[in-house]
Amino acid sequence: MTKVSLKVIAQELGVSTATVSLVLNGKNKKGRVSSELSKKILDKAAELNYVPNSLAKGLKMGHSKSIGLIVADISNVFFGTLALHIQNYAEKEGYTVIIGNTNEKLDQMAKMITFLNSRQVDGLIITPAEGSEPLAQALVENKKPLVLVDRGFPRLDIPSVLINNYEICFRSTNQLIARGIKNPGFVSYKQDQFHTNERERGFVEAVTKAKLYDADNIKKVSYEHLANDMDRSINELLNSKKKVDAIFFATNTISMAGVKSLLKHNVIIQRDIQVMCFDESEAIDLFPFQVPYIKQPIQEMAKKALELLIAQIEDRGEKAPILYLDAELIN
Amino acid sequence: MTKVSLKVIAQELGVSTATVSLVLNGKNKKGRVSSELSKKILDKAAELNYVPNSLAKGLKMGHSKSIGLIVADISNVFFGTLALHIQNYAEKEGYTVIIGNTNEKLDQMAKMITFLNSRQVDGLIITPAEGSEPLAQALVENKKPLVLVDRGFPRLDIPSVLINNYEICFRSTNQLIARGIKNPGFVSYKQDQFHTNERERGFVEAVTKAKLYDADNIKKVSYEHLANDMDRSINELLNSKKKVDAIFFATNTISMAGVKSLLKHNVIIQRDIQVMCFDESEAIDLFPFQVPYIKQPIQEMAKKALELLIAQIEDRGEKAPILYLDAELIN
DNA sequence: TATTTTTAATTAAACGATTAACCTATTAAC
DNA sequence: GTTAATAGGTTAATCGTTTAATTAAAAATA
Repeated sequence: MTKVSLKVIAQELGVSTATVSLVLNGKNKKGRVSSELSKKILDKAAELNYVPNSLAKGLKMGHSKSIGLIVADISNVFFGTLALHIQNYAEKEGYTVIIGNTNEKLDQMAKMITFLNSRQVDGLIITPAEGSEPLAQALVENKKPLVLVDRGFPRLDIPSVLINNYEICFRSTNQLIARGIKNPGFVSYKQDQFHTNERERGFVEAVTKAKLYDADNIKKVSYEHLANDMDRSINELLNSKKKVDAIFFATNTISMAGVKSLLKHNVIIQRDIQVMCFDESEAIDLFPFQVPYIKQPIQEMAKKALELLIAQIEDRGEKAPILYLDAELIN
Repeated sequence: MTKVSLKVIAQELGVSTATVSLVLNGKNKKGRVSSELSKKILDKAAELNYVPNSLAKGLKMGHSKSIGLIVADISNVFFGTLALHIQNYAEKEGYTVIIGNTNEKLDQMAKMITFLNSRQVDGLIITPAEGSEPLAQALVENKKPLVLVDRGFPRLDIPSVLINNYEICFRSTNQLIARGIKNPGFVSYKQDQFHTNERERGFVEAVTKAKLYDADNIKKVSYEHLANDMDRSINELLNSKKKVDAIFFATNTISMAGVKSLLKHNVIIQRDIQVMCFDESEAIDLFPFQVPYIKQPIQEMAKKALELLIAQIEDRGEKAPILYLDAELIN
């Protein structure tokens, strides 16, 4: 089965490739190609099962109709879901999505950007790794369409789709407080990223206002040694002079590791310790008790991110904004 | 910032693009390009931050160095993990992975294949949807490198990476029996796919051998109405004249839905009902009791699938086999 | 010295698709 | 009857790379 190109169709019909191209792209308007010939070309293309070569098309047209999506880890259900929705919307717009993982590593992110650029993606949607401002900045300077999701660099004024991290964490902490807890703890990643910083700020401001702030109750864990660090943190929170009675987990992976560790410590969740989790999860769903969690509007985030990106790619003039979508507290 | 192509480098240095290409591809061996000029070219390429255009390269070379991965649903953690590992291995081999979802729909799968073909992927790794034998067959006839994972069509003799579904389910069922259960149930998808059929066969043969077979204890649920169908099935299994004392769930999604439904019915798992699940999951991990589950060697599957695919892509020699990897029963 | 070999580059075609510019009959307009 | 407009195509350049074929000078060999 030889490759079927425009040329093959043209030769079989004894016409030029230009004519075939015109017809197959629907540009055979007024005074271009006769309707008989059009039909013959269409039929022949169908008969030979012609599939356009998008490498050639992309090369000629100067765009690949593909976008790069760089996430931390595609096996994480949050990013998997984000990817699914982005792909669905992208397909509707005629774009392919190429996914890359950073594993939260700066050099991996740099590699992925170069890689995707070599594949001529028309734009990028990225959940940036810690310390990647310069990479993002360089992209912007090179006029590469870019949208940040989940995390942003507000100082840099890059089009982004984020959530109201501060606000929702402030409110969620207040709910814990309203329920009477006296000594809440907070566990987050040992990293300097805007979104987790904002979550922490929401927590801190709420507990400070309620005069429940205790710096020792804020624990940091590393991404690479999550389980170990979590066990240590939980141990400290449970065994300090003033035992905590609630813990706020700042991300979905932290939430899972945290709950797992609490169970390992024979804690009865929601009786001994109240918890607040980030993102929904099958696991939380299965608990015999209600666990409040913060639900991000993933599908909406996917949609908006793609909209902002395509607006840049197809250059609709106006500058894309930084969007803050509302997360929801679910009980 | 103008696009940096070979031509730009060539012009800046006053040489031909051929020379630049040769050097940048490391083909400047004996009697090709002088080492001084080589160095100048390399330096200039670095200075201008040259990134090759892989559309042009792919067009010229006749391969895109990319592969298509078509899974049922990238937001499912099983497929997400598979994708992650495939991407990691692919990157090492210099291949990009483009992921598509079928949502278990035949027409979606067909669309994805056409789509990926237009992007000139060099090969495909697919978890085929129900009834997609003809699609797979067509691919093989068109000499498109193809590897099936997770599910296969053994009659069609297509290179595949599967697991020993029959055997592991036979053994796992026997373990349940050895623990004294008397009336086991089985829940699977309402579909005719080799892998789930094999799982069912393993279960059925084991219970038949132990004279515990009861056709009414085998329930089928649909992919689209999983939660509802599951509730109905669990209800039937719990309320039949002879109540079941164990349930074998045939896939990971079914396992989660099944456990969820059991909890909803106020069943105490492992006391009232023994369960057997497919695939590990964060949720199962969090139970206060041990739930046995069948663990698939996902990373190994990813590795083998890529090996089989690349073997086909890069060497038209020996035929790739159908591999059956061993799943493991974890208690 | 004449010839061959080696070194170091260039030329030009090709991959498949797009499209501005061009060409040639007809037909319409004045 | 001359000019203009329209219909229905074709030509040829181009996108960025690769590479076989070629060239030309320098070095080695006879």
